Amino acid sequence: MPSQPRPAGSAQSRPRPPRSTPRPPRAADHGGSSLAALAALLADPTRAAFCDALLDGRAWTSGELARYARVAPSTASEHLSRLIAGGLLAEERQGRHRYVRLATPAVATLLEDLTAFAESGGTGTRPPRTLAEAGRLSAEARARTCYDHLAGRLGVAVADALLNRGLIAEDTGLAVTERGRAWLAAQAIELPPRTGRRGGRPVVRNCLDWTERRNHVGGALGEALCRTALDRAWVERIGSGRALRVTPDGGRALHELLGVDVP
Amino acid sequence: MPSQPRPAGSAQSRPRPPRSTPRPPRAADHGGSSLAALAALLADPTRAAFCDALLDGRAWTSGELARYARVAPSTASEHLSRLIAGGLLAEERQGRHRYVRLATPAVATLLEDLTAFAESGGTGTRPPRTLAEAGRLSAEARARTCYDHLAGRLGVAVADALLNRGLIAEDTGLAVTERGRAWLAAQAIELPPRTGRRGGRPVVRNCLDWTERRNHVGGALGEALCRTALDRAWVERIGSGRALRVTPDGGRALHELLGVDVP
DNA sequence: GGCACAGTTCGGCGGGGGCCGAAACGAGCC
DNA sequence: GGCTCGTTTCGGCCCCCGCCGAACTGTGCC
Repeated sequence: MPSQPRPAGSAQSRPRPPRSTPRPPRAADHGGSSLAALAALLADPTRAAFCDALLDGRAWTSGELARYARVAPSTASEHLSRLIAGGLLAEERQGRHRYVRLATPAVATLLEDLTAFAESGGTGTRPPRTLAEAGRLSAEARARTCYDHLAGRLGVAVADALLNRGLIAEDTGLAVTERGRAWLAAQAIELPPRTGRRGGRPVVRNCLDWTERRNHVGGALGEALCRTALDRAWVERIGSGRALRVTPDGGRALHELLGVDVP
Repeated sequence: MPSQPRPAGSAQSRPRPPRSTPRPPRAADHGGSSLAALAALLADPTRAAFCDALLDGRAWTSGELARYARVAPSTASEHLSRLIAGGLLAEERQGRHRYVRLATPAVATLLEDLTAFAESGGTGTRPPRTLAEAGRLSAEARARTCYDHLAGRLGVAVADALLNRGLIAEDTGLAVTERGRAWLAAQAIELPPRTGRRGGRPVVRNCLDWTERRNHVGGALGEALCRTALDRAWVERIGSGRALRVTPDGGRALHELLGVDVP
């Protein structure tokens, strides 16, 4: 029977701080309320699964996403409307189809950052949980796209090669070197215009890989490299997911140009 | 699209067994479920307000955060436990106080990215909603900290000055130039060790400003500049928020060193 | 026109979770 | 020891929201 439990009324004569406001202005709305609204969009497993699927950079229909996430079409429709209203997705109607894709590369960056933190920052390693997941992982772990750039072991290997050959440098910040610019020109790989200016898309961007726990190259450079690899058939997509396969031609090209030997 | 393992909501001639799969394998758990778990932590207005407060880079007690967000101490305690379990916050107990702070700079970066997107990416401009908010904004709009670097008009002005003087460059990626390195050495401003290496903190980082809609300088360089400014009393904190005041000495120093005239 | 199919709207259901107050715990202080 | 006060745990309330099926709209195809 320890201490007397707080003589109810007595206590001190504290004027009972704004205890009023029984229910109305709940949220102090100090700051971060718009953060909460954005996070709420991603806090639902189904909506998160949609975003994950759309991280392949392509446009999906409402029905495809519904089947992917195993929910009724009506449910998917409502989720998509919310994601679009929140500015995360953009839609394009064609006939009786509703195609959706990530609204901007900035959304993809945001999702990648969040995913990378969630996968690695939380508790450290997280092995695959189901057999199907393990199988899918092994394919995606080798090579995959990460919205519009290369990831997986291939992405990391390319990033390492670029660094080791002095085509990009990170001593004082991540940037394309003079040699790198010449190399890009020699390969006829060109960066999209209007990048690097204040507010524009960064040219080189570290993107933490959730399988390799290493950085690969994103940004405009990552996009240009991935686009080139697909255009020149160095890699091709496997099925409808994000996994990639390196073609024989691609293996040769990567070896000759960057010294990358695909495992 | 080959066979759907479990045709959840497809055919319409379902025999109506008491709702097969009453509730079991709801989530496809394809991908993004860990993303959802992370986002759920930030999806609550109260937890978001906590994070917003902690973005000043300092440690707050549980009670302080409860009063800030206008919730009962018990509620705050539960929220903090969840945020800590999720790896977003770190705690330090001192006597009967529980101090919490953002777990790592990476968390701050994540929060800043999300906030910037939420404030500007959503619908474009968003004027202050309340009178108190407007007043607070005017102070913070001039100069404030953004976790560990400078933001607001001051932050943007410093970033512009660094660019215009060729101390940093972004032609091929954001990086400190040779001149910039010399300038930093001349001012006896030193970057923390172990930055810039793969996986480490980036040296220079664009951070979109939600008041100016312009980029300011984050990363290790932003942290070093902000620390220097506080150490040498060029700026000082106003009250307990994130707002800063430029001291007379600071005004002179900023003008001489960078040509920045504080408005 | 009629059918098939993609998507949407609506009503209703059920569970999760945020909130609070009451009580317990424990550190500091006299 | 006894008190204060910051924090935590627990029980209970209630609202929010994700889910579905059914009905509806509108497109494309015969």
